[in-house]
Amino acid sequence: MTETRSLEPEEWEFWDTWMRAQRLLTRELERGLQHDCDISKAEFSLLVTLWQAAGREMRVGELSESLDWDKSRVSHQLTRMEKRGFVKRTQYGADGRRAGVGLTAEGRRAAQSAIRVHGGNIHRHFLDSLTPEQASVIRAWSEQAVARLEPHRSEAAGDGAS
Amino acid sequence: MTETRSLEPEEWEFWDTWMRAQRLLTRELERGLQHDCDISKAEFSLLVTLWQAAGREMRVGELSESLDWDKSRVSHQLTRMEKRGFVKRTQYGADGRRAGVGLTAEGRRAAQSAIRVHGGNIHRHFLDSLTPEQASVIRAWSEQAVARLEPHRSEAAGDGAS
DNA sequence: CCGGGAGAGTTGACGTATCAACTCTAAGGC
DNA sequence: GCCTTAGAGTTGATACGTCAACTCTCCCGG
Repeated sequence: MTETRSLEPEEWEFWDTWMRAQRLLTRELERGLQHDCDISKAEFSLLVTLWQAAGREMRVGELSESLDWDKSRVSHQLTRMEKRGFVKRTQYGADGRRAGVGLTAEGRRAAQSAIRVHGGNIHRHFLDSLTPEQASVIRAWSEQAVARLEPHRSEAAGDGAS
Repeated sequence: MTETRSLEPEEWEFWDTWMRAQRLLTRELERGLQHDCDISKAEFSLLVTLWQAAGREMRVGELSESLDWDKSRVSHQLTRMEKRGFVKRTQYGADGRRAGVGLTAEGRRAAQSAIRVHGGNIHRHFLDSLTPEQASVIRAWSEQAVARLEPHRSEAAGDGAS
């Protein structure tokens, strides 16, 4: 560093356009989720991750790892979603503290419907907008960026969402 | 819609990887900004936008338009940044309410240094990681996505940041 | 047995983002 | 002149995200 010449105007504009595209796409999808399913992106991520666990209870630490979220973030989100009736925390040991986390019946319903709707939205707003060449280039860049920025996680399971 | 077949596993993984890459990159850059300049991404965006106005005062509505932020978001952010001493609101008319917004001396200092540092980080973490082909494909997709999702704004000035 | 540290989870404080409700001013209609 | 409306900004409520501090339990060395 320290040779940090600032960006050329053209580079800056590239960066700005790219960020703007991401933001617009993300916003559109989040609005769809909110409008069609009445859940937020954060709720969606958690619902999907638990859904993929197929009924098995997960630990907070597992959720945190799988979503790449701070544990505290998971805990706060669980608290909010417990209030909404989507998830429940259960005790592990006799008087132990460690909690397992699972979907309620309502959580399962919401997850199923949201996955269907949101999947369709991703198709419409993102996948369908890509030429095959764009898709393969963007896929390659994404994989390379993840590998560079996330040294751990050799292959591990996909996260829940976003 | 309603023929919303859900995503194929491969599509889902593509989507997931792409979102993850964005999140990691964004996080990295935001950490850099926080660590090196002690300002957040939101603060950076506002500082840059006002910086580009080159001393001229801006209205809340202009900031909102230029950043593509909700007016209320701008107002809240200004309140926080006024507390930090980066910006000041000034009165327009005699007893009128309409406020103009400008940088303080400290705000100008922060903006200048942040632009330099953040520009370098964008280079290192993003621009330098792209092959020319990737750059041109991603640029094309971004422009097309913005045009599709942001019908208004024919050409208008770039926003401040992110 | 006991004291101390490591892991797992929670909590609180604060900054950030969105939505709806509110205030104030200026403009028009009557 | 008064009332209504529209535009501009602010405020409050609530959800989201991060960091640091805290609690509990387990476990290990002594």
